[in-house]
Amino acid sequence: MNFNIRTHNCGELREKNIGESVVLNGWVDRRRDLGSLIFIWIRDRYGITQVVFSQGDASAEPDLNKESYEFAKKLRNEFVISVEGKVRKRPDDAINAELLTGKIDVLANKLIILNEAETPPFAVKDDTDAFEDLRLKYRYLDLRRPALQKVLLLRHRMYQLVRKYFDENGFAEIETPVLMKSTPEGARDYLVPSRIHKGKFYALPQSPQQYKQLLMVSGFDRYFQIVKCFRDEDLRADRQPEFTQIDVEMSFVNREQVFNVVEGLMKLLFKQVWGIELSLPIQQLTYDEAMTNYGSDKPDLRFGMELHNLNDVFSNSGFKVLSDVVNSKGKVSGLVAKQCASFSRSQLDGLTNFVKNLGAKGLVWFKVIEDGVDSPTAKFLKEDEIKNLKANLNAEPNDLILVLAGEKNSTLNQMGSLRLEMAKRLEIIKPETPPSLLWVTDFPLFEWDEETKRFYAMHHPFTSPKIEEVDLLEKDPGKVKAQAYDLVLNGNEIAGGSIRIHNSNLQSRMFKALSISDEEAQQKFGFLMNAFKYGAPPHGGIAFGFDRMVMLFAGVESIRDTIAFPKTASAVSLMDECPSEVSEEQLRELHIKII
RNA sequence: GGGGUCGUAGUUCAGUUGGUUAGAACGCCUGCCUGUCACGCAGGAGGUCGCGAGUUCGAGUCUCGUCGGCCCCGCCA
Repeated sequence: MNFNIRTHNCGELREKNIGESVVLNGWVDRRRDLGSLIFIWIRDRYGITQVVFSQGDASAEPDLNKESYEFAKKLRNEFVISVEGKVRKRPDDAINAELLTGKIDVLANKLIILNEAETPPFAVKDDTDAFEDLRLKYRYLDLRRPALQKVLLLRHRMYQLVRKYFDENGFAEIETPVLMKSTPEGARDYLVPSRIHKGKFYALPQSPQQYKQLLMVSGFDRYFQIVKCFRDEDLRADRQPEFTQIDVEMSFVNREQVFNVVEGLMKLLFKQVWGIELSLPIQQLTYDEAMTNYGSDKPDLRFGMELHNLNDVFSNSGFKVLSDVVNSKGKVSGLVAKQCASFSRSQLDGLTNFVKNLGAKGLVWFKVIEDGVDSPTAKFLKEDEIKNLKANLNAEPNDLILVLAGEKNSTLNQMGSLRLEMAKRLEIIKPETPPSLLWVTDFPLFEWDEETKRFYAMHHPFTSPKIEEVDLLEKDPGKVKAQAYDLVLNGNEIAGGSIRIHNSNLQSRMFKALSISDEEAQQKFGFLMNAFKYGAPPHGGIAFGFDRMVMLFAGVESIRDTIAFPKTASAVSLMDECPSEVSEEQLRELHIKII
């Protein structure tokens, strides 16, 4: 097809172009047919320009103009067109301040319809009212919406900034295999059956963890990769089965060197994306501090409302529910919601339901008044208990005190969720609230699993314990802290890493603590352990969840909005309908039988 | 695996106590309209009430099952 190649894009014409002959290519965003005057908005990635078709306008070439006007009557939304015309100043009373191109329009001389379009199943515009499932089915149309284009283009920009940053700081980008060995520790693997080797499988990487450590053994010193990773686990608003990680590893470093590199990157992104001067160093909390004070290993520090330990207050309480918890080594924890004594019964019931859904037995609340508290629980409490409660929490009249009690870890977690829920209900976090970054450090090395009665690595089995606590590996593994750290932005974990074990003796002790036998270790991680025998440098690193970072920097609600073609919560692509069944022949070739 | 919630026109929704021909807005189609920009005006088309059973004289509405979307818990080294 012959058509005129664009001279400009749809977002760049301004008053300085008035009088020029131009060609625009793009999609019909909207048409307004006034009879002998037709207005068309033409849209591309760069913006929108108004084109005018007039039945008779002396300022255009009259014949061409008339012909294109007749043709323009056929135009409908999402037609792809090429328009040739003259840039004109709009009348003073017809300027559109909403459009960057709103002071001009283009009087058409020539119109070519490059392609017609069926009426789209939903309006292709930012405030479309279509549900996400419909938009996902027609994702290519959804992606025409400027809001989504903006996020994907921001993603592109962040991609480039990250790559440039690591390159300039001496990091080498090295690709690692996508088909690798399955290591059933941790998340479930996506498996790929081997045709050549009957009954054998590759796994898609959950992360290039072991490969990047091998690269350290090889002497690459500073490695990074922007890499797809795969985890066959259930999804969430911020979790997709395939996601992109910025993977980083460094040799001859301690934790502080890793922090420095990360902080430099964050400073750059804050500046480039948000225009915010991030002051360094980034604040740090230990895991224990984060859990005790915020009930979360990724606390949102954009607001206070810290948790308080109330075990001492209620150790001897007349309210047996609380004293029993204290005496059975449980936890009583409380927080103060300022000026919330006005909460209605139904609001409090709503909060009670909220914590019950998290597994709490109930919610104890106190409305603080001048001489005591107002609460159904108050009658069980002694006077000095109430006094201690208020003093301990610095509660003032008109405040609302919320208290949970139970097993230590679950109570803290529930309090953490309650704290976030209160912030949401009170709308404490506003668009202009400054972002909050922090490091959470000193994670426990192990997590006890009650079901299988054994310890699991909280991070992964190559994480180094804190050197001063190595002796506890055999004596009291639950107490050992790891040289592991997470980077938290606005209550979201955006990166996690550790200093690794580089000594095969220590690695063996680690496997022993994890109840992994020598044979099992050899079978699963033998190649890594063998490599460590040949001179492994001390090393450590970190990996960022890139999609989640883009989500936060773009200020969108879901990780799906940062990915061009995402999956639904049930790990399905509504557009191409995968996963799908395959032919008998394919299965036979792979030696697979469906049962 | 568990919990919550939603599913009615192309889209977003309303639909009373189970009762006549299932409505609205936007979109779509036709006509009119020379400065619109959420254009306006007039007319029109458009429905497997997610799917399947059941109760009933009668089901969009009640019951059971099932499928799908979203959110959460478990899970995510």
